[in-house]
Amino acid sequence: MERQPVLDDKVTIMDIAKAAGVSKSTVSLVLNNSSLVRHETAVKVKETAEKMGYVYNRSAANLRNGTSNIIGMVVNDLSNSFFVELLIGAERRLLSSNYITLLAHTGEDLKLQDQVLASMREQKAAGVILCPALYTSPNLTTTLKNWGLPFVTVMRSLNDEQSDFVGCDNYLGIQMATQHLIGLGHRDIAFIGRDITNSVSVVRQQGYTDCLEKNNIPVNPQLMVESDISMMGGKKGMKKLLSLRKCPSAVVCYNDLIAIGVLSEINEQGLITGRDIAVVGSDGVASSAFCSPPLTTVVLHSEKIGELASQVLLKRLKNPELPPIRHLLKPELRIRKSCGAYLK
Amino acid sequence: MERQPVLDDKVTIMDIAKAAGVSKSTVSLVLNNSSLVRHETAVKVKETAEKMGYVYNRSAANLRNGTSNIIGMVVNDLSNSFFVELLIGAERRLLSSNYITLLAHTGEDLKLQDQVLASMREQKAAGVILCPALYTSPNLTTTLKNWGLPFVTVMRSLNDEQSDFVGCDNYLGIQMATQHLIGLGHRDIAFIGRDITNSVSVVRQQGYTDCLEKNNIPVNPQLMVESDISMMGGKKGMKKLLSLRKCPSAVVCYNDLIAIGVLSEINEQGLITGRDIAVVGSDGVASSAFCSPPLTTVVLHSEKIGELASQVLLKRLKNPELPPIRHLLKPELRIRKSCGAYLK
DNA sequence: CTGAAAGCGCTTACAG
DNA sequence: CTGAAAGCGCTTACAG
Repeated sequence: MERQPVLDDKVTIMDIAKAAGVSKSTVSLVLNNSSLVRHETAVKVKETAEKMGYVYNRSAANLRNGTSNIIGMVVNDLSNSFFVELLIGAERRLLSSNYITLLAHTGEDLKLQDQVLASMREQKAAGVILCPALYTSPNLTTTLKNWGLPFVTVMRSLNDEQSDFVGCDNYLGIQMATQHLIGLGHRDIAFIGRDITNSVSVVRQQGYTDCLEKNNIPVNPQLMVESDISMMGGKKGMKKLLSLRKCPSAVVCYNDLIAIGVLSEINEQGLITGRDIAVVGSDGVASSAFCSPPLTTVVLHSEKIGELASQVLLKRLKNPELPPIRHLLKPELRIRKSCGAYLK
Repeated sequence: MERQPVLDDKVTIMDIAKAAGVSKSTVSLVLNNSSLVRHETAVKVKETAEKMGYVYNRSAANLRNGTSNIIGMVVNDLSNSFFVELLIGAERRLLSSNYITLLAHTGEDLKLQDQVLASMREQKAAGVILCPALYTSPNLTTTLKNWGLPFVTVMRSLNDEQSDFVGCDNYLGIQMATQHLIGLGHRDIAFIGRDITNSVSVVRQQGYTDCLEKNNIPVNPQLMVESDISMMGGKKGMKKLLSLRKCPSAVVCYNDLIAIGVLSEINEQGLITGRDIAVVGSDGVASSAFCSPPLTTVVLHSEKIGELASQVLLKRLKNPELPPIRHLLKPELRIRKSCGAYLK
């Protein structure tokens, strides 16, 4: 087989224009599928470009256009598969509209978040999908607006009703989880994942306490366990609960990551989840169906949220004058074995 | 609080030059931290730029330079957290060298892979980290070389010893897993995740069969179960094994994803993993430590592989003339409860 | 150490 | 429907 020579990437629209016998304006119009050019001309130009091994130079187009086909995606926690699923949904949707995804993982690091946003601005990203890090200042929305960088925040709102936002009804979700446990006869129900600095945690915890109160169940502060938002956090939280004089009979977890840690600790102690202790998670990550036992959880539709976030941003790019677009998706309780419902 | 006006992003090096009383060449040199400029001049220029709200325009620099600070990252399967961890490691390393990560998830789709690689080429990516999709043609390396696009393949080699590659010793890893089970007294050992079209699966399966033979244990084709590389695949594979007249006493899984499905099925059937059936996974994803019971697995050091891949690519960018850089990381067996070792 | 000049490869009014 | 021209904001030899 003959070895193809290394191409120099040096074919430009000028070369195509010359070869096809048209002007470079025409070539440019063809490449952008303009309707101004006669069909036959367009075909000829495209064939010539193909034949000459032409590669569109986006750097040049970006400079000229003052923008790009790049969308920045800033994610706070990729070790949580909820956000990975969200990312997958968002990226797929962007690609199908010919945008590509510049990814940055902040790991909840605010300085890193500032840095990557600044970098995306330099890069002339057309817009940004932002899953904000913990402690992100509400001023960030002002900054991004001053930059003229369109954005949509996801999951965590930055207290700015004037910005585009896609999230889910965290309050309702945890209420559904708690109510379900109460319906199964539980009264000593714990909550693991308390974190007063995390707005989502605050809301979810509120859903939990309000639900208890609505059912005339006293709220026991000992049963609201602070923890890291991680599997290890859940494990430690459960360990703490198991060491109480009176261990609760059921646990509502801030999210599935924590729930997985909780299941692990229950198993390690030789107890049976669902029989000895009921556990409910939140988020509905793919692996929740494959826990041992399968995890009852509040499904938030991660991929759909990602897709929707992309869609909102694309809509915003098309029409900057649109009023704020805000979506709050309804969660869904998926009942599996970890809550013990199937033992009744 | 006064509302800052929307900046026009219109400050250029010309404006800074004028304001600072130097030429724009000097400004450019300062922005690129050239040592050609006197320190005081550099300071003055930087202060002026800061004061004027200057934003470096990478599109312009990219066009002029013919390259960019963008690295493409093409990943075959983000639903496998092994690759997510790898991505996290790679992205972090790139960012620390002032490169940013263009992400594309192929989901093992070859056409999508071609498309995103072409897009990264248009984008003038400086290089690409490629976790190839299944069935990727070995010719892809030739294509990328002809494009002049530096790349490193990760995990799956494309049979091209002349390309940079970072992976791990799959053969050794599965051998360690199998040998461990044999050491625990097992002789009926199954392998789930057989896939003759997946080069990694072929190698891992070879490690398994060779290890059996070395120990004079006959290889039983019935115990080599084909399956999707997913939790569901593992679950179905285990279901099949449990329905055999003589169920094996131990299972080596192609990876942790499959192992998690296997644990789930064992649990669902009312059996106890580690006591009734020993299970070993491969990859060492973070969640393997939080399975019920914790999963014995071959740790491949996902984040380290990602970091190393970035490092190799950066080295290649600095010195294109270097001979091929190839790393094969040594795996490590992490013994937990799922193999039953702690019951003895 | 600094300045004037050319050019990277596009797109877009504008004139025809 | 097509062509000539200007310009996006940088970087880099080159001359001084």
